[in-house]
This record gives sequence, structure tokens and C-alpha cells, in this order.
Amino acid sequence: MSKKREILQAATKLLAMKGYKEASMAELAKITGVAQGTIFYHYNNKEALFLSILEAFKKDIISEFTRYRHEHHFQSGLDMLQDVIGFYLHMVGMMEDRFMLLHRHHAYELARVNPTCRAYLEAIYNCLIDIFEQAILAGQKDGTIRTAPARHIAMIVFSMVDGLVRFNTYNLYDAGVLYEELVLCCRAIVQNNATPSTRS
Amino acid sequence: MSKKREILQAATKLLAMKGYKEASMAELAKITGVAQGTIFYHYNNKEALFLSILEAFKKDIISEFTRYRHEHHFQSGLDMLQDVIGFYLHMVGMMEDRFMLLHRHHAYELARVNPTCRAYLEAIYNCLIDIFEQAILAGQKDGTIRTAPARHIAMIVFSMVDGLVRFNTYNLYDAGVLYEELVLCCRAIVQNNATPSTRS
DNA sequence: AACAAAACTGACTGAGCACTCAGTTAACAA
DNA sequence: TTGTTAACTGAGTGCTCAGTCAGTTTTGTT
Repeated sequence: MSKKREILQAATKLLAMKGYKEASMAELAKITGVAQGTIFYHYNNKEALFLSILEAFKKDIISEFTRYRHEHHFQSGLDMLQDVIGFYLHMVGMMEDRFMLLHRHHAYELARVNPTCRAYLEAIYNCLIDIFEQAILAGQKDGTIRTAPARHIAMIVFSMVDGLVRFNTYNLYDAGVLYEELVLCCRAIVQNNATPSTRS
Repeated sequence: MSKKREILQAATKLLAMKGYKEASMAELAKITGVAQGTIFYHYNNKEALFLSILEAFKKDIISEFTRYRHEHHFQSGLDMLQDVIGFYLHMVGMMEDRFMLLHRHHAYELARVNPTCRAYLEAIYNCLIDIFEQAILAGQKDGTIRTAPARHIAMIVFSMVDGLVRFNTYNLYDAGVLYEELVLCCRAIVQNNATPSTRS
């Protein structure tokens, strides 16, 4: 693997673990086994490095989620939504570092002044929420999910799932045990209670 | 107000806005209008100052939530749960700085190595979740809320509500418009669908 | 082999940081 | 008034940090 990629990978892990300000370029150089100058040869400065991490995250997550959508098909939208929750949690496990980075404040503070950063974040979140929305839209079509603004419901379900991920990260409670309950709650939120027969 | 309190208040705001590492004691001194030495006269070091902020937050939040419980009474547990959501969002608005501080990673990283910090965080979260749990327990007693592990449901509802608060903080989406949907979703989660009459 | 360009190095720099301390001022009691 | 303690000051200290740069090594081309 190229030095540049090695630096990016190590930086992802280090920045995720320690946070932007706490992680130093000297430590990153040590971990990667290169001189400090090498990092600045490949990335103009710390902020550029951070943006490269975000960019790579955006790229990977979009490709992963696109693949998921093409490779999986479901009996109903409700089934899909349930599977999407599992898939999302799976992705969090696979890309632990990057999701931790996404849960830190730094990116959002940078996004306030840096349009590129903001664009990456929006792309990432749109991708994450889209997949929930698509399941909901599918369910609304086949009648397994109640009629309601799909995007809004998607955001609420997403923030519920993501909230529990944070709980786990924060290490205060073991939110893992809540998985089954979480799925039931999501079903309850979207369930179509209207009797499909008699309606004006 | 005493200098010590002034420092604490300004520090709360500054650390919330900038984050622990980004906020410098020099800037804090400037904002408060005291010499740097004064800060260290009242608080041994930056970490002690941070812990004092957390301690004050814990104290205030417990007293606010206790007062709420004593001053408000509801027809049903379901009604209470709905009001609790509103009250929680109200508190977030009132104590904006401190909730932002609570949403940053620093406290949880410190909690890993500092038992005092961990104790404060646990006390705060227990207080926050308790109030949701109490509403759910009340609802289970009066039959307006389905039977399920109350603590777990409380955590899920809490993380859903808190997730939207974060969305707002991150400034990517306007989560404020989701409030009504949020309440409906919470009702859906806890709703008692069992027919109250025939059951073995 | 000779050359050029790209990749890499690490000592160095200046800025910013938390924290110290010798000294000053304010508050209060005898 | 005098003495004592508590509150406060800000220049100074040693450290860490992101970023630089003149020079070296590696890689690829003719």
C-alpha cells in the first residue's frame, strides 16, 4: 500500500480515537512510520488531511450502500426497513473509526466555515437517511407502512438507531441489549394500523 | 456574583462552544475579565474546572427534574410521556451550553479514567432517563402504555429525542420541524394495542 | 549511465498552551 | 492602627504543536 494511503488510514483511526485537536501529526508520523515531513508532502495541512478522510468516507459509504441496494431485495418495505437497521449497525461495526469521527463535533464546526466539509457531511447523511427513506417509500407502496412524510419518518428512525450507537460509544450503558427492542419500536413507528379494506 | 461563579459560567459557555482542547484558559480569563492566575486560584487546573461544570450541571438538572415531577401531574402515563418530551426539549433550550457540552466526546473520554467524571455523567443520564421511565411505568399501571421493559423503552425513546436535538446542534438539518412527528412516533412506540377486555 | 522528477527526511521555528509564583491588593478582626 | 488571611495579578516557564525547508533517497525515463 502507498505511504499516502497508509497515512490516511492511520489518521482516520487516530483522529477518531483522540479527536482532531488531541491527535498530533508527530504521533501520526510515528504510528505510520514516516517522517513528519512526509505527511505534509502528501497533505498540505492537518485540515486537508481531515477533509481527505471525510471524502474517502463519503465515497466508501455511498458505494457500500449502493451495493446493498442492488444486491438485496425484500418481500415488503417493512421487511426492508428491518433489514436496513441491521445493515446500518453492521456498517457501523465495519467502519467503527469513521463513524466515531462522524459523531465528533469537529466536522460540524468545520462545516460552518468550510463548504467542502459541509458538502461531504451532507452527502454522507443523505446517503444514510436515503436508505431508510427508500424502505419506507417501498413499504408505503405495498401497504406495509403507514402513510406519513417518508423523509421525516426516515430521519426519526435514523436518529433513534444512531442514538443507540452513540450510547454504545459513550460506554455508559450497554446499548447492545436493546437491539431487539429497537427493531420492535421501529416497526411500531411505521406500522400501518389502518384496516386495508374499508376506507372512503 | 462572585468571581468564582463568573468563571464557571463563562467556562461553561466557552467549553461548550469550542470544546475542551480548543478553549484556552487565556481566552477564558479575557472573557471573564480576570487574570489567568485567578482561574487557577479558584480551580486547581483545567480538568478540575471541567469537573466543576459537570458537577453544577448534575446538581441543577436533578433539581429541575425533581421539581418538574413534583409540580406536574397527569391524567395518564401516556399524557405524561408526551409532556416529558416537551419538557426535555424545553430544558435543552434552557441549558443549551451544558447540553452541548454533554454531547461532546471529551466528558466520556475523561470518564474512562476518572471515576468522578463517570459518576457525574451517570447521575445526569440516570436523571434524564428516569423521567421517561417514570412516565412509562405510570402508563403501564394505568393501561395506556404497553407492557415492556420500561427502562429499555425509556432509553430508546430518550435516544430518539436526544438524537433529534443533536441533528439541530449539528446544523445540517432543521430538526425542529420534526417535533410533531416525533411525538406521534413516541406514542406509536409505547401504545397499548392489546384489547383491554379479553385476555387470559 | 545520466538525468530528472517524485518521494521522503528530520532538525528547526515560532506560536500557543496550561500552569507557577513572587508579589500586590482587599477584607476583616483585634 | 496593626496584623492576618483570602483574593487576585500578570510576567514568566517549559512544553507541545503544526508547519517549513534544504537536503537526501528512490523511481522512472532516455
